[in-house]
Amino acid sequence: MSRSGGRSAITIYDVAAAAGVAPSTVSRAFSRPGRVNAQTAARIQAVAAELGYRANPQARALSTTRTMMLAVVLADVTNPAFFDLVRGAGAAATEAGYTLVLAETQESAERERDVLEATAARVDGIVLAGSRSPDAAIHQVNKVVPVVAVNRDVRGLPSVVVDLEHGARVTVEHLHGLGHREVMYLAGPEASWPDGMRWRSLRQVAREHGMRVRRVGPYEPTVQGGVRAGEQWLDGRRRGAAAVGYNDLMAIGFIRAVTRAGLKVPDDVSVVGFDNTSSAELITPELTTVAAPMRDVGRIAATNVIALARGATSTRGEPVVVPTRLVERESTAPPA
Amino acid sequence: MSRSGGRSAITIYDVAAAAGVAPSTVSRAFSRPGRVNAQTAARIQAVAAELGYRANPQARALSTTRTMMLAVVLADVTNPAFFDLVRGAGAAATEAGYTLVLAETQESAERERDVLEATAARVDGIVLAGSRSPDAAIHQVNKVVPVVAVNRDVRGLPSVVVDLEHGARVTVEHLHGLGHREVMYLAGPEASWPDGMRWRSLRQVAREHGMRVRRVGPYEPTVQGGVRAGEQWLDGRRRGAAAVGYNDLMAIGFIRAVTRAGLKVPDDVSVVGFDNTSSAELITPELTTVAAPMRDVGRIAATNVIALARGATSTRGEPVVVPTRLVERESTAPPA
DNA sequence: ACCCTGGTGGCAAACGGTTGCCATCCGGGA
DNA sequence: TCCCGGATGGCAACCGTTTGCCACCAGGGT
Repeated sequence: MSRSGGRSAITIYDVAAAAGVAPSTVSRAFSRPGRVNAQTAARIQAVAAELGYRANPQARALSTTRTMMLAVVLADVTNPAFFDLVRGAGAAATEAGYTLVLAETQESAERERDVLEATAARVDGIVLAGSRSPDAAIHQVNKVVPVVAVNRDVRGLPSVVVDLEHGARVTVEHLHGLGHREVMYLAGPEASWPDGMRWRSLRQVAREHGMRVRRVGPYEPTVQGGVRAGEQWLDGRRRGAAAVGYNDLMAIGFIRAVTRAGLKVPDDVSVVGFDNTSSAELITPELTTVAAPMRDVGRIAATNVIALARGATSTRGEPVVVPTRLVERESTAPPA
Repeated sequence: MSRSGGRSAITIYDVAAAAGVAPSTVSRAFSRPGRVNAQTAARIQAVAAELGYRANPQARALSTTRTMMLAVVLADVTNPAFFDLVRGAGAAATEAGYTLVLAETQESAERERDVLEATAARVDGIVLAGSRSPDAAIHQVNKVVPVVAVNRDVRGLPSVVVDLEHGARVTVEHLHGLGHREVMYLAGPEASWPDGMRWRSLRQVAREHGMRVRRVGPYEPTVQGGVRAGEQWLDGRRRGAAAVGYNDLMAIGFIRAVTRAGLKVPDDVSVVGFDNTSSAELITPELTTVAAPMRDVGRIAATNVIALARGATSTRGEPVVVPTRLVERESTAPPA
């Protein structure tokens, strides 16, 4: 309640007094341009600037019920796959006058619950990426504040997803074209929507081409997880296989593990990633991977959530699907 | 003002009515345990739970002047050097009951100003990492909300910095020990405090050992920037040099560029990075780099800013200095 | 029997904006 | 001359919590 630590705060009342007008006029001078006489407004602006007035966002939020903040909640801030998503969402938010905040759930459903709990009432909308929560929990949050899901199809919620089917198709066809007849999927987190999606598409397309598919895992969707996948694969390995990772991180870890064991990629085993993160072309061999325009995903998701925050009724047709493409690099080759 | 979109909100008034008590009692039942009779409190809790009551953070903030949010403002969320910083700060924040939000300035002083502007009034404290702003601007922000600087010594502000001098020392001594007599510094952003610090220390220690030092740049502190540094170095190169990057990203870019040009690292040129990011051991050759306990940095910074937010008077002695060490990997070797 | 005290609960005034409604002023048209 | 309406500014209620202060009650000490 008290002006602690000398960190005072100028209010519209101070400005009003200094400018010789009523507080409401000061308020309108800022939030309702045109509603007050141009000269009066100018004088108020001048006085406010001189006093260093800054509107108190909490007070404003209290009476308008909008905080002008947007949250991007994601599983793991260190996962490069999310970088462009964040950038895209940030651009859209800034453009619309919203402040974007990031919160991470550390790949844990429990932390996700806490984070959403702590965030929901503080923002006007949430872009939820890489969720590990059940649909019901997400709907619960959506009752408090609009949610747009990324890479996850939640019934009744708008969402934007990358075209995993197509990603799986080009991956399989690429490997098939190289002569592979067996593909192994390195599975990510079980609660992950794209994991199930990826696996089903992979299996489907592989069958169409008469290829055998296996699935190993689940593993953590990190380099460490990929290393574990690789180590496990090294026991009971079969030559000439091709591995498809849940994401780039896992693919990279897999490569590390098998390389360390003396095998060669792609000569002994082909590896395909997913996400086309910046590390994909840093490593040796450079990683063949599926790319998606995550910046667009972020932009679209943020734009949609802003529309909802502004009162649009959830149009909710189908999820927005953005295209994927295969980036062929060095980690794939014909089987030995 | 209106309950838009059916997203209603239960208030303490609703709870009070349902429980047959006054709103103030409901408030106290939550924020002042012990101040109200245990049985009454229990009844209120029950009613509140049943109604699904959630306190409105804006209203609470308005009357307490605390938002219970902390911001970590950093130059670039995609820079792995910040990952552990964020994790450490997050842990400390959560532990103290604060919600942590992340905001990025995209390495731009202008964006940094906007971000700080938008953030300052919404949080109880700011951990400012990789700032590009002048001291005066930071002090300005500090008038609104406590700021703790990371890797930057701002007069009059608490800060936590990694021991760059020691990092420079071990780097130079390592190279000197390998037989190098010349070191080239790949400079990062000019407005970056650690850049100047690193360079001065490097020069100082190199002189002590009778080594020649050069500085090239500045470049962007990214892989791209490193690539540019490498390309530029390739013209007018001298053999046997050793390059020290502003950070790992630049070092990695440098290696890429010279490798692409047919040179060998470390045979033709030794390279040392800074930060020991996760990519450092992913690339080939694995990168020799200086490591700092960034998680501790984040934890300490957040803890300090929380103390200040709670009213501690800035004790402000010297900056907190955390140790650094050299991680020797494959990118350094005796000169050809 | 009386006063004091500790334990509880309620009243009402903040916190700093926004906004519906009303009063006033002014120029113009009839 | 009178009336009307647009432009402008002020009043006061409201957003949902917190909290200082007071009222009330029961029980214990004297």
